Amino acid sequence: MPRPRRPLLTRDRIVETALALIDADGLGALSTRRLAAALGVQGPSLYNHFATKDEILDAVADTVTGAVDTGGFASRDWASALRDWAWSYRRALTAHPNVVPYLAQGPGRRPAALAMADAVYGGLVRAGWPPARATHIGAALRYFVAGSALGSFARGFVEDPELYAAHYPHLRQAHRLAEHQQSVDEGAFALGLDALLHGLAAEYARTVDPVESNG
Amino acid sequence: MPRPRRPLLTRDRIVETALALIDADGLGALSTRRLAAALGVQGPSLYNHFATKDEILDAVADTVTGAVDTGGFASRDWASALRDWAWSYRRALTAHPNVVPYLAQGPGRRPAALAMADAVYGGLVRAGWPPARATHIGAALRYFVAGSALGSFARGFVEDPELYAAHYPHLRQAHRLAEHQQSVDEGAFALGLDALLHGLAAEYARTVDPVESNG
DNA sequence: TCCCTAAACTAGCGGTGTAAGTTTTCATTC
DNA sequence: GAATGAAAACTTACACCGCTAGTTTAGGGA
Repeated sequence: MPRPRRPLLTRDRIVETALALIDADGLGALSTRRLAAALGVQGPSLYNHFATKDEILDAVADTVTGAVDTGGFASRDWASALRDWAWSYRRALTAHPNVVPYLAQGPGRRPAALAMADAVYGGLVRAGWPPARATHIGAALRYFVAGSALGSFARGFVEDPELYAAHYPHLRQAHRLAEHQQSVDEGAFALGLDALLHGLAAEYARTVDPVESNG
Repeated sequence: MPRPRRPLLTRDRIVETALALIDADGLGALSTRRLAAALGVQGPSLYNHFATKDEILDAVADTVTGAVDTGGFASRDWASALRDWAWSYRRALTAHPNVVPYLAQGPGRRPAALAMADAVYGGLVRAGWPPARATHIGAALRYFVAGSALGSFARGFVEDPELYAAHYPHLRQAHRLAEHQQSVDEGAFALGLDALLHGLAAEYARTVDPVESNG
């Protein structure tokens, strides 16, 4: 097949299809040839639109991150905005769990991640947090969200209770985690986020705005 | 070479060498042939000792996790034990950052991870936390530690300031993060951990031990 | 002493990312 | 309207990957 009348591929179509394949079959199952086949094309043709496979994955990661809503920082108090953002962030990642391992490494140069960091940092500084503190808070929340989306605590527990009871006395119920994985994950996230925000509010009252907290 | 007088390989030697190669050159650079070459052996010989490459990586992950100290739960109050554990956990991971991406996925069946979870869960329940809460707390801390070890917020920022200033007004100083990556990571971790523990202490006082907190 | 297993080997399969060079079409310019 | 050059597909091929199969020999137990 020579050059077609109208291009068969566009960057958007490639990214879209790659994300669908990753969602369906996992990160490891995405090869350039399989992706090309899904697009009705031969493998190397992708390289007319992207320089490397990683560039494709970066674009996929960017669209996933792009779904995160940071609008709260423009309209709500910093704590509510942080909470909204964290949940939106988590939803964006858990919507595409297979992408998360790739996404979690080196987000500094992807536009959507930069825009997100910018919004969070700006919102916190505007609320009165010192710049260094704002950086730390944004990073800490990011750690928590990424960690929760990535390696679920419950994932990997198998159904056989005998396997655990013998060697790990306190985990006798661990096999039951497999049944409730999603609720455990959400519960742990909710608890951790609340605790984090509670602790941050205390520090805010102590160091940023002592008047309001005392009055 | 036929079967040698004394075996050239042992599981321990393989795991040790694999960890050293991963530390030196990254996860992606570890191939069975390269690992075998470092051991003075041909690639497939590894399969006399491990069934798959993933089994080797699981063993590597297990030794990394095995360095985590959960001793605090036997001797200190739950909050101090959590703090000690979290820092020890973080130190164990950051000592081998290249292993973390593998480690972060599916730790449920590795012995060291199970022992760790068992110690944490047991310690929290012993301190009076309801079992479901103990599960959530252990998971939340794990999320935070894994997230912080995995994708450093600062990693990936490049040194060119112009790149950021134009599009992300609040990140004008972002390029400086690259210089201070380690201190930013540690600061964010310390802040987040303190906030988490502060929030948990408040919940403990409210729901588990209201008498002591009121008296 | 005999035999089975262990632990190395060699050869090779199907798959990977990607580089190189080819062919044809489209859009532009003289 | 012809010439030109880039664009976008192609085919071929390379080096590497994880892993399987079958072979060879040394060592330990009956």
